[in-house]
Amino acid sequence: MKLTSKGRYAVTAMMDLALKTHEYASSSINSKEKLRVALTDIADRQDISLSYLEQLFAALRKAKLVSATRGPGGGYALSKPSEQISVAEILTAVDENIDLTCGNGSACGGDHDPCLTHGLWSNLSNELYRFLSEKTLAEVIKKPTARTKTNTADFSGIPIELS
Amino acid sequence: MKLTSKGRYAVTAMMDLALKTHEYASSSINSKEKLRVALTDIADRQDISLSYLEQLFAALRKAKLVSATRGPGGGYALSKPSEQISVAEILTAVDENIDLTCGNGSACGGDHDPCLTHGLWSNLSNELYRFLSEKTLAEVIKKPTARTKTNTADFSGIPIELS
DNA sequence: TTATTCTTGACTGTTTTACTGGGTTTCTTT
DNA sequence: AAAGAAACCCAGTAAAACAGTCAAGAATAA
Repeated sequence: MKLTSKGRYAVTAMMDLALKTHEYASSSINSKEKLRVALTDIADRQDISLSYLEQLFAALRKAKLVSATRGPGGGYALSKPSEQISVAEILTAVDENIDLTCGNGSACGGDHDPCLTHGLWSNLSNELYRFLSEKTLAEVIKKPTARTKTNTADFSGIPIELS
Repeated sequence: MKLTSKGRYAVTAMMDLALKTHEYASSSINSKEKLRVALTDIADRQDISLSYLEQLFAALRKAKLVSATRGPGGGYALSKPSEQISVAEILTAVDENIDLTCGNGSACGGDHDPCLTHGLWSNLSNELYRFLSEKTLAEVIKKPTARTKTNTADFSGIPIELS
């Protein structure tokens, strides 16, 4: 699992999608079937390259996090309610590079020193993964939208970005 | 803040350093001043390229997480007790790319849509940072060294690595 | 002095990012 | 049936980051 701006793009786009979906659902427009959001809209709103978004959504679709319908009026929709989509899922969907912590061949396997620290590290890794697994999309977008300034003020000058 | 194997190397090396320091301190050897650990030892034990480690430790030194003494018998030591060193500190020390979440110029600044999701995302980012800030080196190495197999079993086949 | 160790900097090959462009397919609307 | 809107798919690409190497130098303990 990696944490770069690629993952941030993916999460941002999914947040946008979830927000728009919710907006559509709660509005009084013909509630039959207009729950699709076009990538071009997301690209415009979030200022992300369309073709890049397409690549990310190809991965998200492969991970069955979103479903798509083509043609005019088509677009993407969450394939599960936002309460059931975790940030960890999104992150692992877009970066394919997921091998084991250990080089899975050479030095690891016994009970000697390298394996020790290795096991401990993987504990931390587990905890982090669990933390992100418990953060759902619904949870993230439901926040009372605290202003950015108050957020950054919480940390002593340390930027808080994932990139 | 990024999470790649670069950061993992750094954390692993710091864990090794903390462990060795603790080992020295609790052993009955001449407790005057042999709390220094040479990079070559860490490189050997953790199987990391020495020159690469040097680069990482240059950054760690700049962040005042470790102190160095040269010459024979020299090496590195934690500049603070391991209880006061967080994983987040180590991670931010080795990857210099720490800018603000927002492009800090163009689209963000008002109260319109892009800023909305942006602010929400930075909330998540904050929480993650706080999580890693509360994880100290001492805490991480003190774990009862659960075996790796039992760890990976907790997750349904999903690898748990950061990279 | 001499060996040991950190320190610094430049340099390299590979991979990943982030992005562009072109085309094809599927679907709705007219 | 035609037009167009959207997802799809592929190929390529510049820049960055990653992971590592090499080499020369500076400080210090033995």
